[in-house]
Amino acid sequence: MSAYFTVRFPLGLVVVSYDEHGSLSRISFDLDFRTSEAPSSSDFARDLARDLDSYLKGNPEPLDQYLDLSFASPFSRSAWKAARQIPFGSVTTYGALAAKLDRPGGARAVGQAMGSNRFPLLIPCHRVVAMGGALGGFGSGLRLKRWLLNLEGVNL
DNA sequence: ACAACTGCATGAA
DNA sequence: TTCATGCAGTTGT
Repeated sequence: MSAYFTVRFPLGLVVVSYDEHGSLSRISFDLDFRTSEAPSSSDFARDLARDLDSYLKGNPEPLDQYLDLSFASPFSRSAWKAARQIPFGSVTTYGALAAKLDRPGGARAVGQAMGSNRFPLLIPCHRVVAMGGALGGFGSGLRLKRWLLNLEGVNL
């Protein structure tokens, strides 16, 4: 039986879902208020809310626990793992990430993996941009991607 | 078949 | 020369 809670942020709502094992199954920036109900008071939920709040105030996010990535393929997991090594305040490109995974030419595959990331911020796919200064894509909206990068002091 | 990519070709300003 | 499109080549789902 899964559950979720919502957290209010400057941009709107962040919806956090998790399963019965206490593993996060999804985080989304959700502007749809229909889902706002049934808050949970588990410890990690409070920790997550606090850390997300800290992040949005300009501090690097510390979270790396609770994530349940079992739903994804090995390639996607390794891509996310590589993405998590991108430090706060810097960016890399889809192609560079692919190269790091010994998959030159797999930039598009990396893009697909980033696109299926369920944990924005915790897996900072917003730090992966296109080659040549373009933003690339972002499931929650390019406006938000730019906003997050700007928050980290990155300007394109 | 599709995708949150890239690199080269081509053409307009 | 510098930018904007277009298209083919590639990899994983």
